[in-house]
Amino acid sequence: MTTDLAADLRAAGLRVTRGRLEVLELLENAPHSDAESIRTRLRAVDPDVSIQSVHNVLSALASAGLVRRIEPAKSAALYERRIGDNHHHVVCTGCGAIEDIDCVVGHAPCLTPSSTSGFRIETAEVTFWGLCAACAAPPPIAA
Amino acid sequence: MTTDLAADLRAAGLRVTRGRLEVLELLENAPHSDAESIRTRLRAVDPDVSIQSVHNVLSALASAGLVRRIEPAKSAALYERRIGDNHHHVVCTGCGAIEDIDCVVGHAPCLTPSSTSGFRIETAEVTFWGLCAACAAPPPIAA
DNA sequence: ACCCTTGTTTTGAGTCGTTCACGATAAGGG
DNA sequence: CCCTTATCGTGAACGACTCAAAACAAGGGT
Repeated sequence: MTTDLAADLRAAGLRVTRGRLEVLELLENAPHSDAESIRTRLRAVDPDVSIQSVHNVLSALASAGLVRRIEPAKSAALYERRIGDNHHHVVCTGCGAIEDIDCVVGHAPCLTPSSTSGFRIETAEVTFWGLCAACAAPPPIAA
Repeated sequence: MTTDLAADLRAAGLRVTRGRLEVLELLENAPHSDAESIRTRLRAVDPDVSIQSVHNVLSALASAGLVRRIEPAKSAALYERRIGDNHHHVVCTGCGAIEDIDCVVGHAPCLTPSSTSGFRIETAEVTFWGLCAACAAPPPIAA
């Protein structure tokens, strides 16, 4: 995979800065993070990062195509690296946990709607909703 | 169709109030409306509706299942009547216009993800993104 | 190696959409 | 018709994000 984050940044026409490298690296390890939790983690290495800087970095990365922004209902915007594959997401209605779903790539019958209402459709975004393993399990109130 | 809105409300265990009837009726005619535009329209018949009341009504209706709330990325929450059919939406990336998409009902091959990551999936929500007819057409800068 | 231009970060305030709290009001069963 | 209780209105608060301008640093030119 692209391990040279600095090169990725340059290729996208962005300057290589500490914050951007940190955010990119962090997103490699913790996908589906929102701005606030990214800042919290960044604090470990850079105690003075402001939330606005995080937003700056994220929106720069997002519009450069280095990062994908997803906005599930009822939660803040989440970011993840790599937008190459058209994968989708499952969101837990209980705890908000989110996981990737490798959906049918290439042929997607129901993703080609019958009537497009005159729209020129570019992308289809699928979000699955359900309960994650932890939330589905009956709570062990025993103790 | 269910034209008796009052009956719908009672069946859902909700009191029948003017505001609720108005909102329901309005959503019949103007689906995919957000709270603010609902209020604007409501002003015509009830000049004193507050935005909070609209939110009240909408969340009551939504949790009673009389109305569906959707939250496309980059826009405020939208509401529409009837959640019975599992239809989906196209959103115009240009102007934000939104239309219903009658997607495959019953069998939805790609809506049954291969690996569910341990989630017990309940629903699948599909959002198509593209350009509406108006936005796709080259702007007539002529004049 | 240094400077200078220009893109980035910071600081701080401001916005939008929504939610919370609570007194005022009205729905509708008795 | 009254009384209980759900609902509405008012006002404040909130989270997430955007805007503006001054301080700063990346990295090409010399």
